[in-house]
Amino acid sequence: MPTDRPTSRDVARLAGVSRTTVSLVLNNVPDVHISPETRQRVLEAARQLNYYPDASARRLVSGKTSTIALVWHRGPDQMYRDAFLPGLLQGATRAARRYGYYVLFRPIEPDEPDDAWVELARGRHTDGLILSGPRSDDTALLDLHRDRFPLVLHGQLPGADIPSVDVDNEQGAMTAVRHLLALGHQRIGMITNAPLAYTASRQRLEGYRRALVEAGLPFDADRVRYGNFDEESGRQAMESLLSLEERPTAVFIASDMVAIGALRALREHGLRAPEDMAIVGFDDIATARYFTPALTTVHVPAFGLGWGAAELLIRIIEGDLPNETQVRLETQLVVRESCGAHVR
Amino acid sequence: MPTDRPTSRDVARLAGVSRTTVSLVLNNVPDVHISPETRQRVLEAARQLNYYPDASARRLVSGKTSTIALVWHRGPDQMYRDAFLPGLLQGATRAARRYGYYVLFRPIEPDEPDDAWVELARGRHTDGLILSGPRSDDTALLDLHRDRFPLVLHGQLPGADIPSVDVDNEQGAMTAVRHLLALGHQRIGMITNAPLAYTASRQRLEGYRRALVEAGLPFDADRVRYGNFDEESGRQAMESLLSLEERPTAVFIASDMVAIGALRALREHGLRAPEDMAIVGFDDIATARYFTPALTTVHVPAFGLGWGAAELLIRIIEGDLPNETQVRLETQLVVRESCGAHVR
DNA sequence: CTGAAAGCGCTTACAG
DNA sequence: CTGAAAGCGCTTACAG
Repeated sequence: MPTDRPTSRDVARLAGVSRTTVSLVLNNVPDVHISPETRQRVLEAARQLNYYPDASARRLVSGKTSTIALVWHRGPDQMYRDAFLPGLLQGATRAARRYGYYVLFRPIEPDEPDDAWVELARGRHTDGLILSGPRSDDTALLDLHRDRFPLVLHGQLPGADIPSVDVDNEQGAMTAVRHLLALGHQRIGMITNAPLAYTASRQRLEGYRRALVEAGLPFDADRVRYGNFDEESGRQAMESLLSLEERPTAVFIASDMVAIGALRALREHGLRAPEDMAIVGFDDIATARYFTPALTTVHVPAFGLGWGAAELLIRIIEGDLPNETQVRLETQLVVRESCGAHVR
Repeated sequence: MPTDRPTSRDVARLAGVSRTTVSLVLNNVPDVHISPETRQRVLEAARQLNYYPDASARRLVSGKTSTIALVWHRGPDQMYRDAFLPGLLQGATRAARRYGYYVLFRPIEPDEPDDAWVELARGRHTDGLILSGPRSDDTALLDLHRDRFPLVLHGQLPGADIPSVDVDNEQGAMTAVRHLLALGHQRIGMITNAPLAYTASRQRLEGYRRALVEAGLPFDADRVRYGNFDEESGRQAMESLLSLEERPTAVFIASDMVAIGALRALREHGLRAPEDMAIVGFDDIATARYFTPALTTVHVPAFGLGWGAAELLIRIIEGDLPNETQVRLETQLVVRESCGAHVR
């Protein structure tokens, strides 16, 4: 916009008052009595000049940016995580708006240093950060936390006491496996979503193990294969499972993307889900319901995670720290076709 | 962060120079000769204090926010558009970073006024805006454009000369239909992605019409059905097409989501694609390749659209207005299974 | 009830 | 080559 932008001085002049009064009226400062006529004159002048206070000046004087940032680490799991981005972002922005905050989106590309986001915090571009996909070797993160910069993780960083929002992976996996057990399966295999270096992967595996043990069944490492985020890893994992002496009758696959590949492997062997093998996935990506067969899967509430992370962060920013800063959201089993429950 | 944040004054004091010098050194202002020793002292002092210039102060004095915003209108087409969000955002942020800009994400929910985003511009929260899903009845948009606020549309607004970035819908549709023609089909139906009130929908229909006419075939409105973004509308549209006296042998479906529903209708009738009916979709959503059959479709370059929009916007912000401000990106036909090309 | 003044933390002419 | 001063556009004690 050209240079003719009105300032509070212009409004004051037009309304015949001081800039103080303009500020007081426009910000609706409470416990300040200003005559209704004056108030009206200011409002009218502002409207007439199409005046909006300058955000930069406001930020400087208030010491607040009214902005939070979502830092989005990209990596080998990009496609996997992209599936959650729209929901997560929508949840975060909705919560942010509710409290009067804006949301800055900052992806960290694989070719950037892991801590490329710290300048956002140190340079006061934002009042707080949501970090999605934290890396445990990120010392900048720990430093910032020590300096009391408001931070919330989406995901988990074992060992650090940084506030975080995540799904209860173990519970979700247990629910999935219990469902297969209830359908009468005894030989249940698993394909993980990712290598065990990923916390979520370990937790989902642990949920699988616990559900088996709880049912008095042995945990057999031979029935576990390791996925790696993508379809191809699922295809290979299922291939390997199919070559087993004692084939599982059901497989819990801790990622829908990986499950897609597993389903393909099944088709390539002339096998059908759920008739020849029951499948339960994890994530409930947007198109899971449209697969053939429609995928029974564990729903991850992306919107809720985004909302929860933003709300927790804003409470921290505003000094209203809750007792519990490790938020775990429940998942929900969505029963469709691939588990075979509808057949019975 | 607590109050102990260092300012340029602290750095100046520690280095034994003035704040001017600190600023000059840290910003690497050219054509200013400062002794290497002084320079070194300043750098060292900044490092020692862990000093980062305050963004708010910088914004105020420079009159620049170094931020662009992506305004994301939500509506009936939400799920449809969400499929593009990760790519679009990544493209926009990558381009933005390259030029030193941040990206603010601002969805407009259905319950907000259509012009809820204008305060971003008028209040100088951002140097420019990308508007995705513009509404033609948005007068605030026209006002802002008249006031020369930097604006780029993702999509099109017929009539207005506002800079915009979009896909060449007509060309994309022509490519799809030509492909079906080349496979020998003569009776080709179409299901649109959305009602004709949407520009993209009209353009894709026009591409279909032109490809037929170009091949010397009549355009028969009886073979056209109207989708409405979602799967269910595709199912119904295909139902209707199947009840036709002279069934088409191929259908161009201008949206992958709608195509999913159409494929389901086919299955429900015991028909198979591509054997009984060839299908070509549009969009190339992330999971299109994993459907059964894998969907032949017109790829929409989400990343390129985001990149192009951000780059165009930044050029406008920086006064480097290109001659052509109506950018149309090419689509690309991705041949997979549903069209039957692999069978021949 | 309203106004003059200080100040937020920088950058940038302008002197020297 | 470096420093003192003004100023970006607000808000907020502080007087009156």
